[in-house]
Amino acid sequence: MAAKYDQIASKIRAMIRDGAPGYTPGSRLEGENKLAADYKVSVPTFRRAIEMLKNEGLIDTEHGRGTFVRAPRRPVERRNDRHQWEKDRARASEAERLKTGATEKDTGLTINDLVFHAEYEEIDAGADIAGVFGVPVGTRVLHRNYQTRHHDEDTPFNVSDSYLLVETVAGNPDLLDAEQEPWPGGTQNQLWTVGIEVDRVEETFTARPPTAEETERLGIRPGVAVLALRKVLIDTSDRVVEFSDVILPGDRTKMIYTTQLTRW
Amino acid sequence: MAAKYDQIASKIRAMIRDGAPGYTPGSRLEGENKLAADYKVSVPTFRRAIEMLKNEGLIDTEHGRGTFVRAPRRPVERRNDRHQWEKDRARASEAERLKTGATEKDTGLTINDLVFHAEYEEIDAGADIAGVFGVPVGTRVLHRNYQTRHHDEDTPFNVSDSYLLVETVAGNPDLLDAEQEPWPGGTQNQLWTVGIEVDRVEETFTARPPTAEETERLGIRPGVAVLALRKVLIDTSDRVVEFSDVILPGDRTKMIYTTQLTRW
DNA sequence: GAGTGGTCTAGACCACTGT
DNA sequence: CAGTGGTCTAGACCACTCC
Repeated sequence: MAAKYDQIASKIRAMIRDGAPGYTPGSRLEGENKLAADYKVSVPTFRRAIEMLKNEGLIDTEHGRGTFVRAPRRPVERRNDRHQWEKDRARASEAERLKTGATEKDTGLTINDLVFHAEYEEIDAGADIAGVFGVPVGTRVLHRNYQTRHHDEDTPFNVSDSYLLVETVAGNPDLLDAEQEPWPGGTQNQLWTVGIEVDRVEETFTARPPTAEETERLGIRPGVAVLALRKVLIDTSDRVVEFSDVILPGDRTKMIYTTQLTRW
Repeated sequence: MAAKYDQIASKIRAMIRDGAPGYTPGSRLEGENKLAADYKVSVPTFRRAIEMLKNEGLIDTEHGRGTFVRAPRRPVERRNDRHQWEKDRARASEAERLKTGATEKDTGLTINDLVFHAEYEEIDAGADIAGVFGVPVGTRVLHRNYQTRHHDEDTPFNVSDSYLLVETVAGNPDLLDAEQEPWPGGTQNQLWTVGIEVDRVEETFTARPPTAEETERLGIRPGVAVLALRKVLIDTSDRVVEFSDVILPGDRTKMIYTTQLTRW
């Protein structure tokens, strides 16, 4: 015999899935007092069912306003063939590079749908950062923070922190200036302006519960997982030239990775 | 002012992180009545703090026994260079293939540490399966279910469902027989025995909360995310020859994907 | 002010585990 | 059996939103 809260959660889940009247995306549920009475359970028990559905990302509660069926969020695909695509464009003319950016390609949206934000800062490398680059702790590093969101949504679907050795990019002062963002052609073009060719991209990631800070920044519920990804760019002489940490909302990100094998 | 349950959760979280006495992996916490009194809160409030920590995978409760600090689980790496490695071995001698299997390579464990289970079944393709292969619904398909676990853990760290067209493998009757498992050399060797060369591997995945069935099979808490991965093998004439769905426990899986770029 | 969800309490009863 | 966690209740009080 399943618990009452579990049964209620299942019923509501089914109604949302089937798009029952009053359970379509964006619609507001009746108050918890009313619904708890309808289901003949106490309010705390009913709330427990609601709690489950919140953690599944199906509904959202707003204090003082109500409980709402969540609109399925626009999924974002992330494909690893983007890296080759970006490399192919890195040496193209600026006009060519301006035509479409990597984000537009990923999401299928135009530049007008997107709101872009970048912050630059020079810091001393801590143990983690220094370890990735293989340099001494304290080496000067350029830290860049990026946020991208849709024009009509209030939370970013992409938050990333990128790190470069200041020494690497010193040859081109523009690379130290956040005002140049969004930079057409992306990081691989930036690296090309200082004579660096990227040989391969190494991405490592895990799924984990979001930290409190991440729930805020990405507008997700605690309990919905995030994909924490670290992307490392390695140049043709096997040096780490850039890496970035990206937090992706797990429930709206679809990763697509193709591994090409050599022929027999 | 943070909520009481949140403060308590933070305190316990910190004690586990610092390995405070009584908060080391595997140790049992005092009863909830005792601890609720210690923290000067009601039992339900204290339970709410426990609930948070369960969802973070830090502790586990067992009805009638107690609340336990969870041992960090053995992480499992999954690298995409495994595919090339497997391809290189696909045409090797059986003796060579027997030396190590793919799972042993991934986990760094020997065959003696692993318990392996396979079930075969011939089915008619439904819409999902037929869609991936690009064949009519109802085409005969070989469905293979695999489970792998460590000898000293009671839940598998890998559950996968693999699908092959019966027509594809009919040339080698051994491929229809579950008794031949574990098959040294894996799927790519099996395909080689019927004249198929794999050209590339396409993997798509998302992070999502586990279904009820998955929590049971993988021994994870509801609330801890899983990585749901679909791996598609495509042969040198661009046909889908096999695909498999794998559910990986998000909190113990580390994905490592390298994308090699062509040189300028 | 009326209505909403968020926090917290005190206690009942049940189901499971160990001895 | 005693002790544990799991479910459920009835109700108080608060914080927030909207009118």
